[in-house]
Amino acid sequence: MAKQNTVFKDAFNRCLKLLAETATLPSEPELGTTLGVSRTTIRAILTRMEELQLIAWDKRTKVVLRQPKPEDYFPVAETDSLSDIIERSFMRRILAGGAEPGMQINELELARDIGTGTTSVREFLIRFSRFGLIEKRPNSHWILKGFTREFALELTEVREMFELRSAASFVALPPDHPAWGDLDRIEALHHEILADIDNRYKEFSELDERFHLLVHTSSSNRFIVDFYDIITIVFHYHYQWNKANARERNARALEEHLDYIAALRSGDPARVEIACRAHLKSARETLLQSIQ
Amino acid sequence: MAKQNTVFKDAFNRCLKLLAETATLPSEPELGTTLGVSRTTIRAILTRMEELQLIAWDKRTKVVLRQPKPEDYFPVAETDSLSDIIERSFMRRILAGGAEPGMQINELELARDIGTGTTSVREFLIRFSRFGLIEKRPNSHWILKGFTREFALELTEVREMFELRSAASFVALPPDHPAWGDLDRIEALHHEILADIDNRYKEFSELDERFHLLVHTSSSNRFIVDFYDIITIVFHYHYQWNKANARERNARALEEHLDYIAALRSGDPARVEIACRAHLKSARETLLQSIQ
DNA sequence: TTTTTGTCTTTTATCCACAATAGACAGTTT
DNA sequence: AAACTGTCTATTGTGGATAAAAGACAAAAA
Repeated sequence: MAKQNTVFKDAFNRCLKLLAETATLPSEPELGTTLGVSRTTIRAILTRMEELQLIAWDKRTKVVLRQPKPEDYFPVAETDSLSDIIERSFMRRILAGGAEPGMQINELELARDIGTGTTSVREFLIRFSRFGLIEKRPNSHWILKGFTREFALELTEVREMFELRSAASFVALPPDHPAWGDLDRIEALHHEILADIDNRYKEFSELDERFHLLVHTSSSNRFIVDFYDIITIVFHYHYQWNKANARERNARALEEHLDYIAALRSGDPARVEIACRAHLKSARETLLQSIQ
Repeated sequence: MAKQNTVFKDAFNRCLKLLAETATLPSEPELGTTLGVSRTTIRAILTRMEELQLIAWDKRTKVVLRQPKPEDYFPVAETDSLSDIIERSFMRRILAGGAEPGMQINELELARDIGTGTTSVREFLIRFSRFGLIEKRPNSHWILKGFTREFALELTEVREMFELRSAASFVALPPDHPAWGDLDRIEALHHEILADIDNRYKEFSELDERFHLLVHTSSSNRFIVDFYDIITIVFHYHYQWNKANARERNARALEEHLDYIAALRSGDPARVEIACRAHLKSARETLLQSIQ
């Protein structure tokens, strides 16, 4: 097989949800914009919906005939893009058993393991190498540098430099900048989650990412913003395997965020620096604790 | 053709130079270590040398029969790795005419233009994307973000943060650290070039890279060191197309480096910061001048 | 005139094949 | 015993083929 049709399957599933809301579907270009795919894909979706007798389609008229049943959807597993699959598979491998630093990584073996071609694995490794966890020996294998204590320290060192700088420029944003509105919404969510922390503490991870990304974005520096990808992926997988005391850790981090947000609102650079440093320090400690 | 044999050709050329120095070549593993290639490649080289009647080869004995002639060498153009060729070709394209920011980049067109397969171009673009000059739209084209004023400002902002931090940690290196010896050699080269600046000012670019890389390396932070790749490539191509007042600019930069080096030796953090900032400021100005 | 659709072309994502290169192992030489 | 060579296998780098997806353009409809 050449290209996977995950874009089609995923968009088809999302389009099924739209059927519940209206009696007729809009025009092809409009659907394309809504779902974020091209007209070619939209037409493939409409064709399949017609085959499944979900709609009656004739040129501009697309009448909904019946509501979708569970079996109309494609299995969620089939809608993941290949690179996501490779990423998950790879991370499981290096975070799970026996991933010693210095270990060799074999493109062919990885590809066979995941059940995919070598090209995709290779491209993934090239993209992934910017995270500093692996390194290429040309004409030869890749080397796993490992999720070590040094890695975590180097990562947090840069993170702290970047975030302090970003936080300082956040304070200087004009009062009508949209970031302040985003900050309002994020703060509100903090209060909501804290109010029901026992049930909702798992939502912290995503909120944390949203908040810090907002801060980093205000630096208006592509290198700083791009670097946040590394933080995101590290913390994302970190949260998946370090679940000890998650409730308490997250509650404390939420409180720190609120301090930090209040400092940003105060407009006082010194106060921002103190709150930012305090939070970053405890984030670093959490990360370090999970290593070894 | 599948894989290019540039490794073989390049190692063959380098091996020809060894012939001038000895009457007999060493063992295969030893040659491999010297040239940095595997025994397979060494044996291919020896086979060809035998065919060309350059050596008499029988097991361990490899007697030099004659000195290599110019026509024994492979053309230098054939020893460049494919990714180097693609890089040069791409940079010429985006720095030369009509490379407007926002322009689309087409893998297929690039590949046809360079005379190579799409896979190699694609991999190059993925690797290159970490420099922040291009951006991928999945399932669609790449976008050229362009070598703009913003790019230069964002780049230098991060560079300054990283270099100030690195310079501070350089000062703290123990007196027996090898970096001090490297610094001695680099300083000596500065004096040599300055003494004959009219003829040797072109050597600055390479020396500049060596010096700053040494400073960055002392941070012991892979993200800081890796970031220097971006600086390197930007300045490398920058020097190629901005040759106005090169002699004066380089002379001034060399003087600034000497100040900076003296500050590093003084062990005085405040002095280091002043010298480092002064040099980075003028480096930034030089870069900005060359844009538009 | 503006938007939509039908049709067609171009480009990307992915697998596969094959030469170049690396690397492993056993037998041979020093 | 240690190092080297002969031989063989495994892996990487690269071009080519093909389905999926994007997108261009003219004709049709609003």
